[in-house]
Amino acid sequence: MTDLHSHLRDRILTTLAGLGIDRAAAEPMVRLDPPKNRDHGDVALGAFQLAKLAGKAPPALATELAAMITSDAIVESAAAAGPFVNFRFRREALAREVLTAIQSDAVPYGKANQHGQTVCIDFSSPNIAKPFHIGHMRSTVIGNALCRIHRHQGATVHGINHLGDWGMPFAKMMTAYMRWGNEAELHKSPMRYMFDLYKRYSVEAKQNPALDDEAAKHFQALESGADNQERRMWQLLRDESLKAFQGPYARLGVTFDHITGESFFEDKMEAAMARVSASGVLEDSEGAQVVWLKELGIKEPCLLRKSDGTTLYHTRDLAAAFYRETTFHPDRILYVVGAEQKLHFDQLKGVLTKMKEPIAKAVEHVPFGLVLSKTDEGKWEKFASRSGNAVFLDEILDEAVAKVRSIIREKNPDLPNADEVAEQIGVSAIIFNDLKNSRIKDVKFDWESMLNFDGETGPYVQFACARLSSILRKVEVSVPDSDQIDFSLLADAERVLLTMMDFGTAVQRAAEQSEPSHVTGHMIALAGEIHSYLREHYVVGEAPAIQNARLVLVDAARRLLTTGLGLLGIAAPERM
RNA sequence: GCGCCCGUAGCUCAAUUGGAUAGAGCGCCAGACUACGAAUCUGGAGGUUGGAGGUUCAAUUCCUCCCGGGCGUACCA
Repeated sequence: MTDLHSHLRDRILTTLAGLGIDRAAAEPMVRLDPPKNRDHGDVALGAFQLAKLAGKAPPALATELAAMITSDAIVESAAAAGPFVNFRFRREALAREVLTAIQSDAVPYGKANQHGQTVCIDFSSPNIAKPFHIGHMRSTVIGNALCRIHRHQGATVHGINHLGDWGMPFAKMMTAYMRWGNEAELHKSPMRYMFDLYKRYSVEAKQNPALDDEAAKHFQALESGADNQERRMWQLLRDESLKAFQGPYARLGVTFDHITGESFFEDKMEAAMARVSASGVLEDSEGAQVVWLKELGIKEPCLLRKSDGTTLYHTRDLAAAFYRETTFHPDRILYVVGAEQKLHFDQLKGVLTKMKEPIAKAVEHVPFGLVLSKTDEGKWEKFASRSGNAVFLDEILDEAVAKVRSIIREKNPDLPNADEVAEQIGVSAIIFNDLKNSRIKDVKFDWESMLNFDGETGPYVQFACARLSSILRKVEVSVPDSDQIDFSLLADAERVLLTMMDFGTAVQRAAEQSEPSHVTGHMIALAGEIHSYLREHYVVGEAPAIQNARLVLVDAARRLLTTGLGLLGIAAPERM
């Protein structure tokens, strides 16, 4: 809430008290939201609940309030519209409040001080020994944005890459390599080579189920802890994959605080199992060890040990939860993992709940939709990496970058470091596209819309930044301190200013709901207002007082867009 | 079968968590570059919010049932 809001809120509460309405009772009912239509006013108050408290009809109370809240240094007007009261702030006060805060990097526009909350974010977590394709990108990009958003909000963040470097998928890879692989080929192009091996395994395992038994034996041997052929193989394949992942991560600008894959918990699983057992919830069932969760509304039991004695995904996640609890003391643990794994995380949380472990309440699955591709019949279907129609991330990024490069060649042929900028813009376009919609929505992957940079896209927002940077370059004077300008000259920038004022709410909602699209949406809105404003308002060469006032506005907009894009993991180039 | 998710303009999506006349982009049509960047801007057409009930002063939002699509459903992750 900004100072303007709290001032208005205080005046409303005082006025209500004058009408005999208890301040404490009214407090939660005074919600100041942006009105549906900004022409109505800057903020609106719905008088429905308050009217009940006052024993009056909502329109009557709204009229009364509007009449009693007279204008002051901050509030310009209050007008009743049916059961609503619409308020307008003085344009001067609005501009001063917003621009001064942005210029001084004050919260929420700038980073908040540490507020004591600790958030673990488990994201990306690819199955190594498989190529990094479009499907891996969602968790990576969403998780990265959440890390940045929470840091901005003042949380201590632990970004964790929980690599899938253990278990059956890895054992299958190993089996394929032992049968058909050779090291020279592997080193040439590790990702492609391993992907081909994996595909071959999948095909042959369908004909020959004995392959899966072989893989299970290899996994048993690996998990025995002995220094054997399997362990050396595991080390080799893991090293190669991890090296290969550095490429995509570097291009996407993603970093991790901890790379602790499933194998990291190899020596921590027995202790975890002992803890489950000691809590009395572990049961034997059909030769396996499970936890039943029927009383929590989950029919399927959570398997923690297979009948052959080996562990499962759940076992490792449980060990990881305990480890994170003692190491990081998190308030929240966010698992940025596809929606198809909802049951898995319900079970994980369920087991911890049944064990009466306090950490249970911190466990939060952050699900997201699938990446779909279009069939020849025009239907959308899941990308199947096995059938080989997977699109590799590098291919997509390269296409986007090439398209950007050709646009630059056409529109801005003299741009220095054009290749570098093309890389930034192209990669950003793909990231932005992934963060644009609610994460639960499936992403419909099609080249045409992916490579269209008109409208609500990353380049649209970046272009706004570039225009603003261009103005700041051309004006050839420095941006004045905000206390040196005449804010009343910015009355015509009200739409920009009101949009800027929503930044904090957008980021806060993104953090609370683990939903980066709130930030993305706000960036589109702000860029749109800027583009419109710049069309009709010039900066360079205006009368000094006007030029100075607009310079502060332009600078603030550029700062805010840069900050917002930064929260999404996207760069804001000065030229493009 | 059961559980969960999704269904809003031709297409892709919003709608500040129950509030005012449901908003954007793409595509389509018509306009705007001899002043700071046209990857832009300004207009226009386009809606029974899948359907039927219910709760409420108020429902795209909550409840029930149905329809359509998807995901999941104990020794994979």
